[in-house]
Amino acid sequence: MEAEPQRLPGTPPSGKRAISREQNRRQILDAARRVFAEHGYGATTVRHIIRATPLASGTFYNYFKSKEEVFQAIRDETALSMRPALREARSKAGTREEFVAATFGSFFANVGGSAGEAAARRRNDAPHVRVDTPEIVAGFAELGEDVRTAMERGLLPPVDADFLTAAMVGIAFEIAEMMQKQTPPDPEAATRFATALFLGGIAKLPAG
Amino acid sequence: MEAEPQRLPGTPPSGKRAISREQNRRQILDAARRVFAEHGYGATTVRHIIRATPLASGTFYNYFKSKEEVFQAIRDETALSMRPALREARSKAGTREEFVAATFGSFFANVGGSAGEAAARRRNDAPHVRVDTPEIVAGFAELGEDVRTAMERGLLPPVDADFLTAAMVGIAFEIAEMMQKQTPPDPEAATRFATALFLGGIAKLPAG
DNA sequence: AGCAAAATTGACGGTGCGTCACCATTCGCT
DNA sequence: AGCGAATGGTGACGCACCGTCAATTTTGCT
Repeated sequence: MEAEPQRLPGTPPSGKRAISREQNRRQILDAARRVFAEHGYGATTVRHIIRATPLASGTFYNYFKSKEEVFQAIRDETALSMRPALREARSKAGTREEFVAATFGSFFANVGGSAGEAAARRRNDAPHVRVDTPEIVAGFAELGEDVRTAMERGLLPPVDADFLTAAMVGIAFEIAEMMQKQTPPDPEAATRFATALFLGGIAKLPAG
Repeated sequence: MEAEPQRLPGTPPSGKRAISREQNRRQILDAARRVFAEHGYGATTVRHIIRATPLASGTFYNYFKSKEEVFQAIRDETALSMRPALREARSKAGTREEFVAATFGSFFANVGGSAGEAAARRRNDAPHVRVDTPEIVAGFAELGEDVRTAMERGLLPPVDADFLTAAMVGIAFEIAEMMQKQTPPDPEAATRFATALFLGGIAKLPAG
């Protein structure tokens, strides 16, 4: 004689089911983070990830299609947490220098912050591959968009936005890698260098 | 009196033996080039390479330790053939602009020239992995060295050579990638952009 | 309680890896 | 030439991982 809640067949699940699903997903994601950090992207296998979890191998594929997809998920997650701060810093920028420095600065700071990445990078297998690890790549998803906005605001000159974004990304990546080879990594110096180079260069660009 | 140890260990092989060895090595190298170009680095397996060859699987390992090692060999080979032209262009450079333009120009021209690379790039598997394919990366092997020399010659200002090289490589890579997304790719425009950016930036760098 | 949908499990066939015992060819020497 | 030794090719072997799937357990709902 209890009044049970009624549910139609297509209704989204509630309670235990959803919680369990979320927990499993989290477990896989966290394990993947650890394993990627430990062995690098190339060396880790789907098996490694699930072994770092109480789940069975088949379960992995209920949540992700491949190790690439977990990686993407981790990246997206990190990007999501990083995005607001980065965007805010850039949108608050009143000068061109602030815009550029905010971008490079937060990037190098984040790279330097994640200690495991350097080790993972070093242990990487491929010849000279550059993997955009989640922590590193996160903030770039919307850089191009912000660059265009900055151009409209007059913060940046009207040059080829694609090339400009590409150059910014390239400088950031390669200098970050170089920075990590140094002991100790000096994000401030890297930021100063990249910012000065980029600011000086922008001024000389042909209008695009 | 019979059954003496016959040959000294250090004697170099001559004739047929050496020829066969060289032929096999070439066959593997050429097959690897084709397969890498066809399927991209990530997707090709050692088996793919040897199947594109009349040799047996075990034979591969008499010549190379892994697919990475073949890749390195291809890269070295390509670098060797590319080096003279690039070095000459850079050593001939009388002005800073010539030095920078020569580097970017030959890079973008080479990238644009190898049509198969773009396809391979697109077919790449990893999340956002950038593989420095042999044809592309070749010219960069000694860029750092040339940068240092240019600084000594006074062509470039005395800033942090590692960072400067890294920035140059980063700009070149990322802009090349962007360039290849455009139709048709315009190496001259890319060169103009990269050169202007870099030249303008150098002037503003803090002495390192 | 009882049934259906959802989710988990681990075994399975398929494939690539790197090794190794076997065998053929070539080498150095008489 | 002829012979024993060394070099080098061969492909089957054992191992690991992949992605799937039928069987089983768990959950949601009446």
